[in-house]
Amino acid sequence: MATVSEQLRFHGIHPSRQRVAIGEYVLQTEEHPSAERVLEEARKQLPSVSQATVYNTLNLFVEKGLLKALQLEPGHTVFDPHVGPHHHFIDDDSGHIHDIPWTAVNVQGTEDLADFEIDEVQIIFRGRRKAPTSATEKRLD
Amino acid sequence: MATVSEQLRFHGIHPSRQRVAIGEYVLQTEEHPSAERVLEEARKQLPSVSQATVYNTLNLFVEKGLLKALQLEPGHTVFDPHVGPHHHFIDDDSGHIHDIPWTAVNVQGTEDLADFEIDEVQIIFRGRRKAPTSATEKRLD
DNA sequence: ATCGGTGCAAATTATTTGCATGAAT
DNA sequence: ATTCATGCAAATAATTTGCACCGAT
Repeated sequence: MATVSEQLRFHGIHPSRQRVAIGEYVLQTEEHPSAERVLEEARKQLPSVSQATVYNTLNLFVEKGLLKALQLEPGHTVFDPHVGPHHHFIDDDSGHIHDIPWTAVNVQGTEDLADFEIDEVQIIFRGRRKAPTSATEKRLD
Repeated sequence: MATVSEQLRFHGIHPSRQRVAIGEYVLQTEEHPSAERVLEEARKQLPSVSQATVYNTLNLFVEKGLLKALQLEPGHTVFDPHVGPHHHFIDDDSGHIHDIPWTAVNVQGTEDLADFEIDEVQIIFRGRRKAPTSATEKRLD
């Protein structure tokens, strides 16, 4: 996928200037930004863009499958362009959110939830990041 | 624990009329209510109570360990008096939230997250409830 | 009368709505 | 010129703050 414009068009979204400015940040970031943070970054490209447009665009991207909205902390919705299944680790010291690969963990026992048809499983780990000590360090930032 | 008043006092909270009215609902419900829903129920006991007091009281209860705040769906904080570790299943048809006992499932592979000190693990399952069919039916409402 | 605790009106923050403008035919 | 899409100001919803009041000393 070469450009953000192409990516938008491919998902049936007209690539207006505002959407491209927003997408160039939010579709490529690893930082799990809030709507407010997205506005701040989008304005570096297009200073006139409004917060309302940012919200509407983020909602559009979510609807079209380009983003996921995550509600991990009270009153603080964040967006994640990594739309495939994965989990999250929240560092309670720094507030940073790290993606945990889907394959890193395995949930046992779901067969006991026989009365439920499970469409999605999402694990939220909370804690703190230790000083990276060894070869176990992986790119989970 | 006999009365809500006693429960509040035990946790170092002065049992004012407002707090008791709020607590009598929110500390005993299984329905994972929003702040708005708590106001509605509290007003059945004490019609003059304000939404601000409900928010402040819910925050106080969370702080004192009587409630947990859960961010399960974007823009919708709910409260749960079941403060021990457990998981949640969200029925996307009805919107109902079911508690899943901590012991019902097991997460494998956390040893690979060696650089993180894990304080809390919380699994959110989403899907739909099937018609209860058999002896596997358990009280998970 | 003083002081810490309490409740709520008002303020703030987060998000959505509805309409004015612009692009496409 | 009509229609549909787009962006944003204004409206609404969610939550927090700060101060007036009350009860205990």
